[in-house]
Amino acid sequence: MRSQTTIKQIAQALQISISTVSRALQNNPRIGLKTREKVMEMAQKLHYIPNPAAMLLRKNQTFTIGVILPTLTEEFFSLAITGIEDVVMEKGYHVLVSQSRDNYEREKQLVDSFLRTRVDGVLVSVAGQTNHYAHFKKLEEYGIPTVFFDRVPRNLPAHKVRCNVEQGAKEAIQYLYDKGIRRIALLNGPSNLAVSDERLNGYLTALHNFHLFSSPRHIRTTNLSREDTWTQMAHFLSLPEPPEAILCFNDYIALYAMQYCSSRGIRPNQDIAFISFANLPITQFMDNPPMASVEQFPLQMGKESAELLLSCIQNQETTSTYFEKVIETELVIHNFSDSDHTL
Amino acid sequence: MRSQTTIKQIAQALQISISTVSRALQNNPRIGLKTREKVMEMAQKLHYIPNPAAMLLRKNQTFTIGVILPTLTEEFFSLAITGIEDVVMEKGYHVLVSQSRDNYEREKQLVDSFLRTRVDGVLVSVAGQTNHYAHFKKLEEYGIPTVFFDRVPRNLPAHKVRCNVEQGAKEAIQYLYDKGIRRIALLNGPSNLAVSDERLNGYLTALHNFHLFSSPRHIRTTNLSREDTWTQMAHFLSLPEPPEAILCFNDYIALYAMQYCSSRGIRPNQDIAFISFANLPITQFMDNPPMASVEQFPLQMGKESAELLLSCIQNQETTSTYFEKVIETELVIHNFSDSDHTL
DNA sequence: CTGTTAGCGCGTTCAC
DNA sequence: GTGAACGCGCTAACAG
Repeated sequence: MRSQTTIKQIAQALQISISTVSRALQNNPRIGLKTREKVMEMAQKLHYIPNPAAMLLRKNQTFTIGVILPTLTEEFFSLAITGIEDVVMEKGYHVLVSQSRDNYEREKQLVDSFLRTRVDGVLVSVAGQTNHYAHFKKLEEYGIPTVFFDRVPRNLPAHKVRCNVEQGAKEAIQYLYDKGIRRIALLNGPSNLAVSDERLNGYLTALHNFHLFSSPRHIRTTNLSREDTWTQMAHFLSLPEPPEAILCFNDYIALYAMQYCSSRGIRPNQDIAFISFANLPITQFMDNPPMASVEQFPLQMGKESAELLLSCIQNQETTSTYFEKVIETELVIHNFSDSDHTL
Repeated sequence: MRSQTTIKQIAQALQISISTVSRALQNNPRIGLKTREKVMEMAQKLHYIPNPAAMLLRKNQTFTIGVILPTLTEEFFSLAITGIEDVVMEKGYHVLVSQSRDNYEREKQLVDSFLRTRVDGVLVSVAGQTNHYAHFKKLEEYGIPTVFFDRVPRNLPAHKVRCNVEQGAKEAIQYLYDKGIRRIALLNGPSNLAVSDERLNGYLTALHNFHLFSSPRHIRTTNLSREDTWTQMAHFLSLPEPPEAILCFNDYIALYAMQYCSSRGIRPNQDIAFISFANLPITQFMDNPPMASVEQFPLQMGKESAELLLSCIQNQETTSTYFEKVIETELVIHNFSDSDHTL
């Protein structure tokens, strides 16, 4: 059974021509009902499965979409994949997932590999290290529709689905302000990511609006590794006026930071308040998660970007204008009674 | 630039024949050095990318391997994917990842979809609901090499890469025994999974060896959902002699169970000890993770299964005999001083 | 060393 | 209604 059944074989078995079989299989009205039924039956019997290669060769469609994201281990991205799968599989597409691991070189290779595979479209959440977007330009040159989601490139005209993290940052500051906290630091992500900018903007705007203390020494960026996050935390804690609260790039960074505090005898969320982005489900298992987190709705983001991509694939012509979708965030409070905060 | 460059175009540009170009591109020694160089140059200039469809049509190889696993959100599986990617991409293969979400119907559909896509091989960790393996038989019929990993089917002769969880269970009981704990319950996974059997065997054997109290009421299975896990926990806690320790199917189940305890005013790891399987990195962020967990080395498992699969793909003939690889586990203690346990 | 040709599986004219 | 023939991009005999 190693060799696959082809329309040729079923044509021979039925003593009819190949093209008749082909047409019958496509429900072409020009084929007689009984012929069609006989063909269908035989196809069933012989376990016929159309060869996608032949199809691709003629139609230039792989029904495969490629996804590049930093890491699957982060729940945000694995949830996004789930959203993408949901939308895309319903339309008969497959998903080719690859991790850039926040590495520029790897990301570039993945783009090349998708070019080779002739995927019908690409979804990207760019790597933390990536500074320029020439490799993505290639996709456009070859006419492969591309949609960026969450980690969207700065200054690059392209289809984008992103979160309103700026608003999220503002709400986070508001929340802290309402709790009477005034000295708030920002532990941000790599500055080449637009999502970092937005956090910074929201943070600065909110600080300004509330006439809060603002100092460059209260703003640091981490390369997202645990080591670097600890280094930045060491800086914060060494300040003459250490922050009362820290707004962190995402839940993982917050967790690293809180770990550091614990190791230094500082009680997270009691001595220093932590707020972060992502609101990962896994934090629900923690006795002491970040005090609050900005929900970014990964499932919805996955779905929306997949839908956008599919529509781009459908009408390739209309690609002259770029579409940008912004999803609103929501600050989720992690069930802290005010008494927990002793400051 | 929408239309792809073909060898035909570069042949025309150079005024040579198509096959010469083809051979030059393959570094066929029969082609003269200068011709080859000219071809390479032109290919570069025209941004030539070989069309995989044509290749597939001739060679019947997609250089794609399909992966079916329950969920990417569980760190164990996303780490396994990383291991798989590492091995497979180095050999020029792509990875088609799909989630069964522990659903039998979905798993079946995914197999069909892989059949259609003509992947070169399949890696599977079977869904929690799956009871029979007819759909996997299909893969074999079509000559698609298949390797099961972690959640391997019971009683099905096939290539398997799995963990020695039986040994892991024994070590877990040993650890509890050494701490003076005697009444140990097992909160197991679905009984149709072989990995559940193994846990049960290890548990029973160890209990017997230590002459420990054993009762059917101290053995329950969960369908892996939070709700059902809570139900089973309610049962345990309602017993006249509730367990002093619970061995859980994996970290997530342990976390659910511990959550339930907390909600009932029972202190996890103090009033009841929890030990689980997987030892997910994420638990390192918890102040009170399971007391110990059986490390299953997902990265290594991913790598080993990918390697096995690739070797099956290489020599299709030798498929007469099935290969089974067992990876040893390791009980990781989560840094608890004995004084923490007040029982 | 290089060119010619057939064919991989399928859809699609164009004839009949 | 149906069949013959061509071509998608490429490799691999088979000729020179």
